Amino acid sequence: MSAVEIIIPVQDYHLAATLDSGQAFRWQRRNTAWTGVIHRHWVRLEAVDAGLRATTADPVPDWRWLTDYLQTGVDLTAVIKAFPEDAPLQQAVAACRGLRLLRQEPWECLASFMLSSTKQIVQIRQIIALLCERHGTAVPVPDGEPPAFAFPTPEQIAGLGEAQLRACKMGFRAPNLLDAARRIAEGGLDLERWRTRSHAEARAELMQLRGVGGKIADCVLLFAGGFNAAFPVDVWIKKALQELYFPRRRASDKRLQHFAATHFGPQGGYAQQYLFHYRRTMK
DNA sequence: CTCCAGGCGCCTT
DNA sequence: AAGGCGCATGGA
Repeated sequence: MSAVEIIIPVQDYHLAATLDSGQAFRWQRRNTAWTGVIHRHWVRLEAVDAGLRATTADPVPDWRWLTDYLQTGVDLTAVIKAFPEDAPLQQAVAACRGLRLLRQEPWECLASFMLSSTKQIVQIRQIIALLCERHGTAVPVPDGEPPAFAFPTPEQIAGLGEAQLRACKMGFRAPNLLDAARRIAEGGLDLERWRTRSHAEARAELMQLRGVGGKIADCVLLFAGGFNAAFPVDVWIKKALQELYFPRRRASDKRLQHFAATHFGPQGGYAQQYLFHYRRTMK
């Protein structure tokens, strides 16, 4: 099978930071290139002077599935201009300039973050890899590439037993994932519909799922829904906010939540991603 | 060995 | 309202 490639013209795009900053869990680095699966497309990405070089397994008539995912049309300068001008944030931006938010598929994003609670990122990646290998549909890959799989659909997961999910090492998260898959497969929740709703409505709807609280809902709103004000507060962000913004006195979780929701403005989710990556990689 | 991980739900004060 | 605890599993 012959590969096809294009160059996506874009500047100020830090591919490695973007694909390895804990927002997506399936990208694999090989030297300077990254391989992954988006929808049902295997793709290899590499940063070049003119932008990003993308290689696929099959000819592609329309590349929007990729440019939407990578958000190459976003004006990063305008995003960063909307940040509050405080020293910690400027420092985080300087440390990983070009970090972007992806626009992921809602179901893969929701399922991935349902599997993320009290897990290290390496373990989340392992669980998701097992789930895809065992229960996802194989996708075409170029000659010589290892097999690759689409993320299992809600229907595919809804057809499994809890034991098959537990065999993918997800532990107590298995029944929650199964419930969510069934609700979606049966039409009880439409992940495309909440994307057209208000931030608060969409958040409330996601949180009706067992195993989805505020943090996971915020991740899905931000990484798949395009609600850029969503600000997921996890253990890393708590550490970052405590150390960078409240160095003298200990701030309660309540205080940190309130600060996160009010200080960072309409692009707070982007700010969060810079602080998260900064805290996770620089210290 | 112990501690904790991109949390959540439920139980006590 | 705020804090404590168990939950599966496996790095560190």
